[in-house]
Amino acid sequence: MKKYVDVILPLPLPRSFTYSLPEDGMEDIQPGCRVVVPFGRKKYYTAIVCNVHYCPPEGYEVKEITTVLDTSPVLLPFQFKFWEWLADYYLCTQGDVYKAALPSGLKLESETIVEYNPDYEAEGSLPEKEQKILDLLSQEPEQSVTRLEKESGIKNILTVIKSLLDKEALFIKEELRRTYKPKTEARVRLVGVADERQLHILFDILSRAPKQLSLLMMYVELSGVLGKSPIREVSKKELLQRAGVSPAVLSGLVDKKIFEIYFQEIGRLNKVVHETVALNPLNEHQLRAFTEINNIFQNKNVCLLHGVTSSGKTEIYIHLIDEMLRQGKQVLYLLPEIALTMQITERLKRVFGSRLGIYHSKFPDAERVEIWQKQLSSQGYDIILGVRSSVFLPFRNLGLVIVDEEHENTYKQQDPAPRYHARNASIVLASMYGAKVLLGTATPSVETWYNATTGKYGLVELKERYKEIRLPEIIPVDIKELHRKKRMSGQFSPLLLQYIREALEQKEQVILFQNRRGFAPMIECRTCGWVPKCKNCDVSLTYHKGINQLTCHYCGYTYQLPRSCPACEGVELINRGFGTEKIEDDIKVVFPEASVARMDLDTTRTRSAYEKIIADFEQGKTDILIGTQMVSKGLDFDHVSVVGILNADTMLNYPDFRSYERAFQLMAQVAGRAGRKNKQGRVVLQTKSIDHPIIVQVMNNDYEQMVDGQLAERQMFRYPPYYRLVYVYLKHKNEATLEQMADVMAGKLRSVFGSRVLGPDKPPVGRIQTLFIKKIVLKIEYNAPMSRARELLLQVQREMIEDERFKSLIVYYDVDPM
DNA sequence: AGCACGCCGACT
DNA sequence: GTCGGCGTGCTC
Repeated sequence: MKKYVDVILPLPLPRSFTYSLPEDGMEDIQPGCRVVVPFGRKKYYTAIVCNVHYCPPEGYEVKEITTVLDTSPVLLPFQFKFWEWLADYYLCTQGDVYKAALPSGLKLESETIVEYNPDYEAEGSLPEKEQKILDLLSQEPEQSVTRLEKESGIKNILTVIKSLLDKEALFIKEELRRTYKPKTEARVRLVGVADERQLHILFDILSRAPKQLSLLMMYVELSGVLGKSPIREVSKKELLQRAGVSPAVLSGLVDKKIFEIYFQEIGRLNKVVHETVALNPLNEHQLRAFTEINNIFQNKNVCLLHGVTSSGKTEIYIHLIDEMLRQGKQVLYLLPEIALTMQITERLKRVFGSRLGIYHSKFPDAERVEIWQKQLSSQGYDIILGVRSSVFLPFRNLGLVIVDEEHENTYKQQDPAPRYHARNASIVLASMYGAKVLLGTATPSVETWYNATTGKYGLVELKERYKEIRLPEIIPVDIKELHRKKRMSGQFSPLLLQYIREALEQKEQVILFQNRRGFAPMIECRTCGWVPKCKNCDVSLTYHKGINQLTCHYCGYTYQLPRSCPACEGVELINRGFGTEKIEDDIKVVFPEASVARMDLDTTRTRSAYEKIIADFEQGKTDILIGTQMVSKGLDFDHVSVVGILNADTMLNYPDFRSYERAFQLMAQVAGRAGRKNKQGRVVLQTKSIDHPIIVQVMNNDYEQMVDGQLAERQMFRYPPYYRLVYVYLKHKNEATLEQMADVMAGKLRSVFGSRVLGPDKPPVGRIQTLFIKKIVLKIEYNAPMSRARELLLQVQREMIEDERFKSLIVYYDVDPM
């Protein structure tokens, strides 16, 4: 009987698509296998089989699968369930999940290749554009359309190519770009058999070629051909290096047919066996927490470990992991993107050696592909240390998930769908495996705290700092008053400068924290106040001194810095705002002898740049580190005696129901970086609102008072954890139409959800990439059935699309927004 | 998401 | 009269 498969495509389409299978020998195809399918007129995509059946679909002609890429699934059944849950809960398509889940090396896509026809002879002269394409092709007869477009600079290249195609000047074909290539190594072996006699003959032949002879000797030594054990393969690189001869010597031997060179696939994953050390014993507090966690796991699946900064949570994690491994189960250790540093990696590697795998978005994609494949096999890593996206990796036998720095908002994916929260998703994932989840942090999110104190999760507290390091002294400084008295030097209060000076004199280090939000450096015309804005988005442009350009943080468009103001032709364009860059410049003026480094998005583009900044600071090469939130994330430095929070108000004034919570978390975390073994650290907290309750709570390090206050407010104003939020975003390129559509949609939603609907409102950024945006907020009681709400939402969306007036409306959702 | 088709205004 | 802009609909 003819077999059919339903597949998920890597596109935001709500349904699966059905293809037929070729008759011959594809018996073992099963859900989770990748296949290449034609989709649309020319494109080919890598799709995932989600269903195999015998029902011929009706109403259209079924296309056949082009290639089956896998004989065994790359997705395990649990992962399928997980994908379904994600798409369902976060209101996106399975295609969206697919795109986010698989490393791109496993998702080949077709590309149109243009090929020059060598037999073509032009009749007369061609149009300029067509000639240009042919010129480019004559240099290299096969090129991709994208490349031609880039090199020719022609905008509508498809029409030009079509015209040339009609003239039969060229051919086109669709080619699958293979992005993942296994890494290979050049190796050397002897041609033919190699017994002792044969080798002696060779030695004689080479007696007059000393270099070749020594190379051969080295080969004999390295490979052990004359020994009893099996021959060791010899890499070309190693052989040449050890013999100390040039590659020409080897090619001489290859020419003489004595050696041959072959290529062997080798993995990219580090296979070096690390010497592992024993676990550090836990101190009494840690041991108590460890025991409590294990007790809680007897009857609860999730547990919160609330431990103050430097209380040694990692050591507890390590003991829990060790116990899991003894039971033969796997562990997923999640960290927020920016905290995944050498510090934690090295620590875990020392204990677990090659049983630990690391999954990071800044790692090369090929490496991620290999980790994926390794996890599919029966010899997967026992521990995966990874960021948000590692919840998508295959696990055969997951027993424990650790979510470190649980409160971090980088666990929530913001922009492309699926807008999932890795902490919450991993709790669902763990429940599918019957695994346990440990959430760890010094400053739990309000939601998690609520769940832990109402009995949904277990709660373990660890209030003692490791090695008895004292909590830092937090000194608030009223910069409003100081500004009035003109006692501020730029962003720095006299007290902060004094402390920095003292620290530098004693060869101690300083961290200065400036939250970037709301403080992006801008350019402003001194005469008329004109501020450059992005032509596509509703935001002012950010000035980057390094490249002397203006950039839009939303669409990435860059602009040349104008010489004069386009509005009034004034030439005095001044720098406004106090980004980290500005602070770096200012502090260098005050302390010219200090070495200063800056850590923010711009200076940490690459993994190595990021690691270098941290390593330099760790080794004391840097005296003052200036940074955004990044400096607060799980880094432990030993010589920081002063931390400066330059302006607490930007965090407090942010218009968001979570801003107080977040401000507290940030300040508490940054403050936690201060302190050394024998000396209490000092934190200078500069603020204009010295009496603000959050400032007081940070000073007293009073998490519980903060969280109680926040919970009361959340309940009163109907926010999480008492209510579930869903943001409905509407996009359209015409502002008036959008407004009308948003009103209609909000009306429809109100007729279903009543007063649970707020808006429509204009979000802070009202236009991105030429599309206008409106936001409708939905607040649903936490206990209400989410599936019902979801159905109603989608129903309203369907009604909207059916309306003639609202054809090109784009709707998307953010469930549990951050 | 692509990509093609089809409709309209701005040019030869 | 055609070229090329983008709005609309479809993809198994």
